[in-house]
Amino acid sequence: MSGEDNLLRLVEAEEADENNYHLQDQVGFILRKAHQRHVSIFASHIADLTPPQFAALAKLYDIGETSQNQLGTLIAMDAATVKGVIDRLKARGLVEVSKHEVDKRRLLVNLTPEGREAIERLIPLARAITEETLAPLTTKEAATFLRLLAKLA
Amino acid sequence: MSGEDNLLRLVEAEEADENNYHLQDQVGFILRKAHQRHVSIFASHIADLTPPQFAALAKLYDIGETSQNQLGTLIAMDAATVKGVIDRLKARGLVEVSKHEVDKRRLLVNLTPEGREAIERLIPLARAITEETLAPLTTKEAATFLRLLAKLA
DNA sequence: CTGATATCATTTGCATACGAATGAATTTGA
DNA sequence: TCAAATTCATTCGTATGCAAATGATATCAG
Repeated sequence: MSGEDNLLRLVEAEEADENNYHLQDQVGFILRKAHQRHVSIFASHIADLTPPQFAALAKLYDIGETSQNQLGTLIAMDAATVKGVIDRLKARGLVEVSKHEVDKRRLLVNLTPEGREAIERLIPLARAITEETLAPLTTKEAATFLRLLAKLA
Repeated sequence: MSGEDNLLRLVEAEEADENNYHLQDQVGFILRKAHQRHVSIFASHIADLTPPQFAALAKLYDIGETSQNQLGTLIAMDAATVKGVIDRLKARGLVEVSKHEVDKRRLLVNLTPEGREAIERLIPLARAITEETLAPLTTKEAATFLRLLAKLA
C-alpha cells in the first residue's frame, strides 16, 4: 500500500466522521436519557408524587406561602404547567389556595398540615433518590458533574 | 463568647444544613432545567420539528428501515410514545410505514425522500444546537461533562 | 403438535410542558 | 390622571412520556 493510499484513507475517514451524525453522542439526547433515568429512580422511591409535584411541595416548605406565579418561577415551570400541578396537589389536600388581599390578581398557595407532613416524610427519600441517581459516579465525579450541569441549567 | 458557644453554633449549623433541603441543589431538579434549556435552544434553531421527532429521523437516516419498536428502543422511547411521534411524522410525509412480510406483528418505518432531504438539511443545525447548549462550558469542561453525563444516562 | 409464553403494536388515562390567546387587575409614564 | 404597558392567572391546543390493558402474532417447551 502506498503512502498516497494511506493519506486518502485518512482524508476519507475524516470526511466520514464529519458527515456522520451520531445521535447517541449529542448532549441533548443524552440529557433526555439521563432525565428519564432520574424520573424512573424517583418513581421507584416515591410512587404517589411526581418530581414536579414534589418540587412544588419542597419549595413551599422552604419559603412558605407564595403566589402561584412566583412558585412557578422558583421551580422552573411556566404558568400553565404550574396551574395543573397545584390543581392536583389541591385536589389531594396537600396545598390550599387563597386570594391575595391587596393584589387581587394573585393566587396565594400554601402547604396544608397534610402537605407539611408529607414533605417532611419525603425529604429523606429524596436524598436517597439523589444518591442513587449519582451512584454511577465517584464522589469527586459527582461534584464535578453537578458544577458543570449547573452551568448549563 | 465561650468555646462551648462556638461548639453549639457549629452543631446547630450542621444540623440546620442536614435538615435543610435545597431543591435547587438536587441533581434531578438541575437535570430537568438543563433539559428544558436544551429544548428551548433546539426550538430556536429548528422550529418545525421537536427533538424526539428529529431523533427519529436522524436514527432512520443512520440505520435505514426498521420496526417501530426497534426504533423506539434506539431513541429511548416506549412503544406508546414512539407511535405518536411516527404518526405525526407520517402525517407530514417525512416517514412511511409498511408491514413486515414475514413477521406480521411488525410495522416497518422508513424515511421518505422528503424525510431524507429534511434530515440532511437539519443535521448542520443540530450541530449548532449542540454547540450552543454546551457554550457555557470550555471545550475541556464539555468533554468532561459529556463523559460523566453518559455514565448517568 | 399445542398450550404457555413472549413480542409487537395499539389504545386509554394521566401528568408534564409550552406557545398563544384572553381577561382581570395593577403599575407606569407622559 | 389616565391611557398604555405590564403582570397574574386561566384556557386551549399540541406534543411528549409512561403505566396498564388488550389483541394479534410468533416462539418455545413438553
